[in-house]
Amino acid sequence: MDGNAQKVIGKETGSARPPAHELIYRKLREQILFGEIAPGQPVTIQGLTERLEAGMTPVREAIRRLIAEGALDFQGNRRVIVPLLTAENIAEIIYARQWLESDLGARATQRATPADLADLTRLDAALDQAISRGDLQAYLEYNYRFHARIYQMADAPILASMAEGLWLRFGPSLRVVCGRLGTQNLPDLHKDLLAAMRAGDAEAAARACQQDMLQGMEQVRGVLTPNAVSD
Amino acid sequence: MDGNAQKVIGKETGSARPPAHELIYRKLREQILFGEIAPGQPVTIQGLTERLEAGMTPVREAIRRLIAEGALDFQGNRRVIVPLLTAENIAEIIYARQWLESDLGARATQRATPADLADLTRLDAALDQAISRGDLQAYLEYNYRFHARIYQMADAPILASMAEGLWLRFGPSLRVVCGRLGTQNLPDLHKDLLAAMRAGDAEAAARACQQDMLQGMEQVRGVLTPNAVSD
DNA sequence: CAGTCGCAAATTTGATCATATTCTAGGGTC
DNA sequence: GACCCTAGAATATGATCAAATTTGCGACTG
Repeated sequence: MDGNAQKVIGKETGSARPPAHELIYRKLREQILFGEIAPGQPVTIQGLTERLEAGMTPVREAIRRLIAEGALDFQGNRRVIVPLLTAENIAEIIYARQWLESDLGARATQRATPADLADLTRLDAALDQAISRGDLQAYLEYNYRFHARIYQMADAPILASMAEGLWLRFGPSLRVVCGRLGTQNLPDLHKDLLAAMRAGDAEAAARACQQDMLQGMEQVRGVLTPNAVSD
Repeated sequence: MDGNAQKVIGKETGSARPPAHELIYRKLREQILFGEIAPGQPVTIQGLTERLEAGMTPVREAIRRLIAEGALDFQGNRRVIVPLLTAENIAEIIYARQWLESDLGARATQRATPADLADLTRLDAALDQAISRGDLQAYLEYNYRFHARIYQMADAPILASMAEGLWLRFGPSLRVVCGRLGTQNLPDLHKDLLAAMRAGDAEAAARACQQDMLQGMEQVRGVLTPNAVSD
């Protein structure tokens, strides 16, 4: 297991070659996560093969994987769409994220290295810039990467995968919400969170994570809840 | 666009024939869940194609799906195994199941119909019989089906999928633990849970779910934790 | 006479298989 | 002990089959 003193590399064409289905998965995942594919929109295999210029098998595997993660929904007879969130779904996600985010935030704080904090600070600065220039796409991306970095720091693979799975579920709707509300009144409790992390206060970090999550999810709930549906 | 009011089904010959990859998935999932495939054991595609007498593509899709759910582990270089739980993994699962099981148990209690309670009572009786006759395989199966039925009653698809995903992670190890400890001193708090459900006491049901889960997971932790490792 | 409903053909899409290619691993040789 | 060679397994492609949705045509009804 540890005998990687020297690895024989005959050809240095590229020592790290991710498989095709992995690349397709990542690309499709990002397109779902950042709202390039809208909720309710059907996802077809043959459409993806032409769109991503890939073979059929890797596309199938990527779709199957995303269905298992909840990012796509298998509509009974062979039809696959990006799921639409109901009010009940949102309540479930909020409940789950309350526990997940607070624990992951606390664990990340306890394990944070200076390099971790520097990364988070950099991501948060990029996020602020995206907000100030009204770049929705960049905002969504940096916001996700900020939180994903925290999950990575927490060193809890199972909890992290659960949290990332939830992101895949509400990501598309988040795009819809932000597209409707604009980027002006986006809550940014990341400053509090970063301060708590720098101070090593795990409890305060957990509270900040929870509050940040709650504010975001309440906005989603407000827009998607059928109180005043127009179309 | 929205004219899908009723769906005309001409023939009910097979009502709904599940695709092959779905069948393979279910079969492989059960084999993992009930410990027919031990943790650490490699899972090969070609081995599955012969073992389950299926094509290569459906097997690939089923494996990919189970990897996404955490039931299988992709070992970097094309190797797939049933994952071994570490002590940290177990701690994460316990934390997640504490709030998942209690909430699902409470929701199930609030929504329980007489038919639901009859099903649970029947499953619990079958479970008792399996214990008394020392049938490990049947115990694992009925225990899972008992809890899965509760998840179904809770009417919370996202939380339920998270809970089922955790079952896939500790299922194989549960088999190992029970195989080593026997079925004598298995905790059975299902009676308390059923009583609380019949009384409509959601809070008591939540506590019972949590306690039942904790006792089971502590046994897993006790056996798998490397305090006194023999082999 | 026009509009609508229903049946059926056609197209689109998903599922499966056989096969070629590539990469990893293990054993043999220098 | 290190390097190469072979074998086996996984990855990826394209073709083919089956199913479902859509659409177009015709008949019936108001």
